[in-house]
Amino acid sequence: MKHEATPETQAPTGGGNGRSGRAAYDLPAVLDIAVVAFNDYGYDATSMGLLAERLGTSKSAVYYHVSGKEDLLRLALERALGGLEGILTLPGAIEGPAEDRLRFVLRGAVQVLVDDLPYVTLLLRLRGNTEIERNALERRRAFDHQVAQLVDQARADGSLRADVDSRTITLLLFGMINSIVEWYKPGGALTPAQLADDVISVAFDGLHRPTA
Amino acid sequence: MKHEATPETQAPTGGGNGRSGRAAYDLPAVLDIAVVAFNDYGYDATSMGLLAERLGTSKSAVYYHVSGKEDLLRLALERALGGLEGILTLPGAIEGPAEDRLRFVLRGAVQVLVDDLPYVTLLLRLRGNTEIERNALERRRAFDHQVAQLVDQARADGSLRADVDSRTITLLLFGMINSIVEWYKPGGALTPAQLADDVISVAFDGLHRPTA
DNA sequence: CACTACTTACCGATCGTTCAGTAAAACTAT
DNA sequence: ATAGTTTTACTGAACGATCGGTAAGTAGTG
Repeated sequence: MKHEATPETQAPTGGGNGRSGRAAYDLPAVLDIAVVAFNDYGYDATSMGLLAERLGTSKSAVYYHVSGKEDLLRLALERALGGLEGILTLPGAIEGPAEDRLRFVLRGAVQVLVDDLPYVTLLLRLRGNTEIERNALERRRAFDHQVAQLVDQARADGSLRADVDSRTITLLLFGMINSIVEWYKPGGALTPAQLADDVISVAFDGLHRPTA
Repeated sequence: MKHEATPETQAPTGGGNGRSGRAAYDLPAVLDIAVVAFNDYGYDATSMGLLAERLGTSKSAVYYHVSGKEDLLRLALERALGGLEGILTLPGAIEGPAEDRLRFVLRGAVQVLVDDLPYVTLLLRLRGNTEIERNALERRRAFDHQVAQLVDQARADGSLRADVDSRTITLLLFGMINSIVEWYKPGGALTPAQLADDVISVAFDGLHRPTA
């Protein structure tokens, strides 16, 4: 029989602990390691043995904290999606002119993307092989759709250009923003706030000089 | 329960072929099937058995035409990289003002991307697990670097805005263009030429109305 | 006959996962 | 305080499945 009782989130003991009896790591710790590894090698190419190795323990020890490989994926995707979906519930995304709300959501997306970089990276690289992945892709599409509606409203207000298809604009916009996970390295000269400013600026005003 | 295999494949030899003894497919045919499958499931998650199934034959039969799984990857990446690198050798990429050359290269990139969609898609999703992948990533970085230099020159000419870091601009630009492989479906209402126009237009002029 | 294009059968390696056993910490009763 | 019990966190070995790849044999063709 399998214990469905998930062990309480016990903080890993800070000091040196004995060989056994007390946790050297917990589920969140495993998750952090797993997400990084999934991004490094891809989900399928990452073995549970590698995760155990990176945690400095055995494969079966990992299974004491985690119910399986897919469960790690599910938890990671939940965190990424929760962060993104949370943006749309904030006042800045609900009140005010459509263009302002669009700017707010895009800025928020960049923020979440940077804050939970490895988690969102994992989400953006899904292929939809399993039911879990397809479910996450569905939620991601729903988020994209909400932003697409903001684009439509801003266009209807006359804030945005109408000579390019609305769907194309939205997809290119997301392509630009989502690509951040492929190259942004936190801790560098480019701060998250500055990055968000740059993204908004380039997206709305383009590459040309501001005063053409 | 698996996905439907495509039983009938085009015979490369013009002569009539029997049930056996004559070629039912050749290396390019296997490559086409393989690249699509690699994109569907990811390279690691795609088994040689699945490729055989989609070709309507056995695993060993595939190995008669192909030296191995990695070889398929290598050939596919060669095609994608060759197409992209070819753009930079054309006159439009060498002669004229920097901004015009940048526009030419970006338009060409969109064209190659659409023409060899599955091949470029595969390239853009690499993780660098093996030596072959790392080699391809290196060549892709070299291409990106050449385009980045065009951006720098256009900035120096005063054609492009200088208030956003040059590297950031280049990466966001590629993010936008490369994202096309994730959503563009050939044969739809949006033609490759129109797509290229839209990309160039959005990239240079932004989301705002042309006459702000 | 030789050659091409396969076939069936199989190999060793690796995968995710499970299981029985165990040492130490935590809890309980005395 | 101490003995006994339970719980926690693990170890090491093994499981069945699947992987990429191979060996050997063979039907059809020139």
